[in-house]
Amino acid sequence: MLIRIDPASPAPLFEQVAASVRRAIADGGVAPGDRLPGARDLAASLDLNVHTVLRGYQLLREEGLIELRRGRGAVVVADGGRRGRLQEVVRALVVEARRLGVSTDELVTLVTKEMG
Amino acid sequence: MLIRIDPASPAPLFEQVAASVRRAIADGGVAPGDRLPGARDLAASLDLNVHTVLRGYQLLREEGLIELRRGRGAVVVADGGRRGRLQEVVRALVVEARRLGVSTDELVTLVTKEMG
DNA sequence: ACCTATTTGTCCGTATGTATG
DNA sequence: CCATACATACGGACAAATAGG
Repeated sequence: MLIRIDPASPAPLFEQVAASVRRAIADGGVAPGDRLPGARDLAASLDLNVHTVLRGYQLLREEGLIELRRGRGAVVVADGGRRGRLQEVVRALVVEARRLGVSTDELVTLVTKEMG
Repeated sequence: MLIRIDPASPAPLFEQVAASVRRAIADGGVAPGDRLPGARDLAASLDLNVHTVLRGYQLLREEGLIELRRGRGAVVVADGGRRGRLQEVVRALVVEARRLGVSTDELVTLVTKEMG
């Protein structure tokens, strides 16, 4: 579970924490069911405040990537066939865009901006 | 713009703040374009910490109900039309993409292909 | 059933950064 | 240039849920 932070980066620290975990999950470095390091432990090892780590974790929870429970910590969510779900959402998006007469370029811009 | 808080309620204070504003918007007490009270002012009048109010405001921003900008404060979003709906779908898409570790490029490709 | 340690959740306080007007 | 107001990060305290003995 490799998590690294660049204090010089313009990206907020809590966002870097979340991004780091996201990547670890995507890479398979951590599997569904695995437990992430406790917020205090991770904060100590990264030399961050507990709140900063916790905020990153809570971001991931809102995205549905992890579960957070008191006394138990952060656990990576079991991820079923979500690839199909992504296609569904893409289709829904295109339907909505067409209805509004939004061009492909405009739509791509919207999506890109939201991805950050 | 009537916002009240019950310190005895089990609901978190920041959630009560958000709920209060939500209701005000729904009731028409505040119209799109209206500015909400500054976080510090509201915190003072409710006898809360600035962070608590700000957290409530940020919740509302994530829901797309208000805009928060430095130096300007919190403004109720002009919504109504479908444009907001499109934005919602874009957000949902991005959340799903992140969950899967799909890159911006990959996502753009998917969307572009679906647009034809 | 009880107690204790662990771990996140909320809230407060303070300081500094940064976009807006 | 300056005042305003949100954004991030640090710190500390206590509450509440969970797990284990």
